[in-house]
Amino acid sequence: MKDNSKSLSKLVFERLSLYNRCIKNIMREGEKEYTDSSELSQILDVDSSLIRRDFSLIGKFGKRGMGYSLDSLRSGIEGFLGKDRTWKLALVGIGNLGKAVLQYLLKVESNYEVVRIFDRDRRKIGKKIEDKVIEDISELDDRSQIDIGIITVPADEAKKIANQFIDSKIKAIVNFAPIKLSVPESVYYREIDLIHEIDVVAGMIAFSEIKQKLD
Amino acid sequence: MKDNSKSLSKLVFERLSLYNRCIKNIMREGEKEYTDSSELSQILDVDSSLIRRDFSLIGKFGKRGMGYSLDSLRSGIEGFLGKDRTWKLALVGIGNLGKAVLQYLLKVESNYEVVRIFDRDRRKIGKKIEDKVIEDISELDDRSQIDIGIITVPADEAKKIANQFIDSKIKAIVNFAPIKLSVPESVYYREIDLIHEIDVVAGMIAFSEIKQKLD
DNA sequence: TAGATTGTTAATCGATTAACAATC
DNA sequence: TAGATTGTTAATCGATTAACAATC
Repeated sequence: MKDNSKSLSKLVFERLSLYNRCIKNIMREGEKEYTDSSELSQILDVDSSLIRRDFSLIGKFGKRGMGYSLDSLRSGIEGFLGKDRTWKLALVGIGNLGKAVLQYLLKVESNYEVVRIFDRDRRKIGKKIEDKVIEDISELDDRSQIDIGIITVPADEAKKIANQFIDSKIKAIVNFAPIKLSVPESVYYREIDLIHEIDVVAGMIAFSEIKQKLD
Repeated sequence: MKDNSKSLSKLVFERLSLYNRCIKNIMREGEKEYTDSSELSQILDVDSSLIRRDFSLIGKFGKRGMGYSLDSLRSGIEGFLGKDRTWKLALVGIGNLGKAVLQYLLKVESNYEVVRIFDRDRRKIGKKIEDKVIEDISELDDRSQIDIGIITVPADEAKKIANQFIDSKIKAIVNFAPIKLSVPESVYYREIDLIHEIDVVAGMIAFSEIKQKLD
């Protein structure tokens, strides 16, 4: 790391994760050893200046005149994204969405370990999904040192789960329920609302169609 | 609408959708007829100036000294989000994630109509999910006038589906596969990558922990 | 009228882009 | 060396916040 006083915005982290995915794709295909900011710019549709600036925030990976070694770039970014350590996850709500998230997490070799999964449905408790036993939500306590809690329950149950997570001294909560949860400053919070995403798309189309009509 | 020359950013649409959800929550609970920008600010953790500015971009819904009528606010926003019309959706990929999205779309009374669902798995084709028959992907053509296509297939199949959607003159694509798809200018594109979201959270925790250690 | 909150403009903040010297 | 691309600084752009006159 270059300078710890610098504070990186959420936007930078989002792009770093994007770059990383892209770099891994190039490496997978490829014969190439190097890439450069304009190649990445073209693939990702991000300005090449911004890419260079983002990289320079986390280190000096480039060789002037040559570009960036894919390998060192990848390891530099992964270090920053915490991919050099294993994160312990807990997943609450084993419906279709919960199962989908679980499968995604297990599919690629990742640095996430889903240590515990929970549901409140009696019929599910004790059964196995992807080789993991579903526990009763009430078993959720702070003994398993979970880093990140993922909420995939219906909106009306989400708040209670979040509070249980907070009590267990979790570091972050990723909430897929369509409700804003309030968490203390010390807990990272991210909300992903599937329908909300579709609403935004629909809104933008509607607006552009109205504008077109008026032109 | 106030002024069609104004162009609203994606950020504004995201907040409008947020406000709408919040307003509906207040209406559901409540005895209240009115809200105001500082109440919404507190609930949503968005600056009250920004809320007033966002509202003023799409109309004049407030009464000075009183706040905003929940009812007129809701209908104003919903008009802007295209909630006064029905959007035709198609969903491709009926795995866990596809089923989850389908359930979410059908759960609340919404302005989305899932007109067709597809998969390429022979064992699924012809079966019903939520009362809808799963069709073979090859049946996807431009005859059903789909507005928004939702992709919930694995990454390596996503590109082909996107192209089929584009050929069918779709207006927008919402892609849940962890791969960037390129679409023509005329098609709205939104990508939601579940793991990417978790990566960002992990990255931000990792960074803050390193910073703390160095302090 | 007095009190409150909007609607809007100006000031600030932060993120992106352009430019270019440094250097591989 | 000449050519290319980085790393970084300055300029621009856009989004948020502060301030306050307008007005219910």
